Amino acid sequence: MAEIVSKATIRDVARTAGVSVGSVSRALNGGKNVSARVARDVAAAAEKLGYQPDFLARSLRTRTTGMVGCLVSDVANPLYASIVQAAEARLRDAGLLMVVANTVNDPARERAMVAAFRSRRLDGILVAPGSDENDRAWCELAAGGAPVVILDRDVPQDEGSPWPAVLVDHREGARTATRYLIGLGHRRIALLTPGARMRPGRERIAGFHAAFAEADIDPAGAEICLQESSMDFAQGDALALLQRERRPTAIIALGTRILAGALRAARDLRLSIPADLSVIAVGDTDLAAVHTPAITALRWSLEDVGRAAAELLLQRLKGASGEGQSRALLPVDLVLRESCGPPKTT
Amino acid sequence: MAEIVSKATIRDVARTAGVSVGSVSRALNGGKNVSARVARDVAAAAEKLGYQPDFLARSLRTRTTGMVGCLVSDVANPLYASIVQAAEARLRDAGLLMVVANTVNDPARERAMVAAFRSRRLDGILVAPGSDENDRAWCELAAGGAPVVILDRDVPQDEGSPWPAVLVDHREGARTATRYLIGLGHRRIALLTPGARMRPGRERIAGFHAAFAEADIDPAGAEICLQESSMDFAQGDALALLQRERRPTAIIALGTRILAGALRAARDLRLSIPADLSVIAVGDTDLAAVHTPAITALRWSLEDVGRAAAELLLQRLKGASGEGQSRALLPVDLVLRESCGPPKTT
DNA sequence: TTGAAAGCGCTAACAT
DNA sequence: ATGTTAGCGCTTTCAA
Repeated sequence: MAEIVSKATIRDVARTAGVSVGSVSRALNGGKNVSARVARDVAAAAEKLGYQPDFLARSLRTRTTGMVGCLVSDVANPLYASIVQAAEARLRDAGLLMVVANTVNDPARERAMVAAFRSRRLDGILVAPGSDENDRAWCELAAGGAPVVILDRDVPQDEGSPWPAVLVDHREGARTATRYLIGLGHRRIALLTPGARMRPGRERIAGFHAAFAEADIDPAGAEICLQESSMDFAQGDALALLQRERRPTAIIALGTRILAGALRAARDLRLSIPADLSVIAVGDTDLAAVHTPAITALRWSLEDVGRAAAELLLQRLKGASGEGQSRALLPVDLVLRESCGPPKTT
Repeated sequence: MAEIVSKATIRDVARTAGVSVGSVSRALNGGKNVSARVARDVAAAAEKLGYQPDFLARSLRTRTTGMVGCLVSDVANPLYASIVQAAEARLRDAGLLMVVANTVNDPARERAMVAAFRSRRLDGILVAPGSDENDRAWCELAAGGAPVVILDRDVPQDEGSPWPAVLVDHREGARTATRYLIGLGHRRIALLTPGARMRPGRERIAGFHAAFAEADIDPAGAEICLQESSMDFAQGDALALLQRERRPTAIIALGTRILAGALRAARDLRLSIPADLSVIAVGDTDLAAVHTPAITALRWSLEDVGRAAAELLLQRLKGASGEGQSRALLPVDLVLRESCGPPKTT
């Protein structure tokens, strides 16, 4: 029987329990100022009618929706997926639903989604802006609205009080990796990363240079290949790089796509890893861990990023909008595997 | 200046435009029965006040939220992430937001989330139940509620009218892969897949057996290793499998985790691919494509799954709840690469 | 075509 | 401790 499930309202419950709607509301929510008898009767009536409160109506009154928005360029990107997943887990534990939207790095879409979130009155927003320049625009949009937590991006200091953010210490990570390669004897090292438009890229480049500087080494061999987007880095680019006369003896490559391009290029050129070429992955993906030989990688916990971001947001939602820890800086570790060795003595 | 952005209501717009709220509503929504003058004045007033309608209030009246829920075991699983991403893209184009939730294969959580979706009055649900047995339970929950589209799962035929679903032809895919290996001369083939609790696993097993049957070959060598979950398949399991006396000469392995375990085991045992062991990946992940040697893989379009599911749901939401194409069956292709060859003649 | 008014289901302030 | 009531901001009859 496809019987239409009766959408029992709070009034039905009140009638069945023989009390007023106010009492039902109190009994079901606060539990404050409710006699045992009423509590029992209301619970029984609600159970009997299969009553489920209507969040919409409640939201209209309380001005809170119990939903937070999450805005990233692409949830299918492994570097975001785990963040989203971890954040959702923490938020759900707090009874909140998560709305996700992909911006595909389109600033217009980004603003449109923030506006949509606002219109839907979402309680808060987790966002990784597609470019740091776009911040100003959507910051205005978000201002006066729900609390915002930034995911691993730099944002303009808003009058000395920075937005809450969860940051990853890419600079220190890149420095550690570079230092390690220099220690092995490498002098011509290539850093393959998406452009410096966003914080992670900028920080990595800074760390990369810092390692050269602190070793007092001529940074002429510090090769930085910027990619507009990780999607653009084809095998061909890596091939060209590795076929240069004085080719890099080591490569630091981001993520899955770029790393994949580099590894394929090395294979095509019959460069043995690590004998002919040392490789460090930025981001510890399945690919890095399973490749033969296994790729030494910079690792940070995506779960921690998501969890910390959710935590920061929850804190803000709990009313502690003033103080409390407002930024988190997460560490990056170098996971040593089999893809690095001293450069070939020529 | 952190000036509080005035939350202009429809009444403010009405006052500013010098018309009634009803007229504003009509002017902004239907456009029906609205004089040019009123339309102009209302538009001007709305613009001036930066009016943004409150979806919550509207939802309370119209009983539609403009949001759909998406329920999968884990958005961070590459096999789901792209589905979610593609579905979100299609839904957003239709002006809908997507709420995601991870069930982590917990039936209780699954039911709880469906209830939450219902309570929130989401317009529709995209769901990949964690187990086919659980269907009944949440089907009841969902009944009388919003339209549901199933993602690659079998569901009990509800009185002859099946739930709308997007299915992938895993059976034919597995059969093609197995047939290919048999054609190369393999007789002892292992299929590594999560258990038969869900449709994909069941279908693959059926296709696997079908290939043996149609070749009229003793299926004694058809080894099926069921895993509770892809998470559980450690390298150790694969090692044990490959160290048996009459070990399989070919392996068909699912996804990233299981495939990774198999590849590592092969590496540890110094088994060369494809000389000593042929490997086929189920699901064309980055790992399969970039591995050396590149892994022959069964591929289906995750984007198509997500897009088709969204399309099916939109169709239902547009009121065509009665007829129309209610199920889609998507093809699986075998992408030939370098990981398969004839078995070693012993 | 337009305005007035009645709710959607709930919470919270107020009165008892 | 409990009942009554006034909205939250919007859509949508129903009159005019």
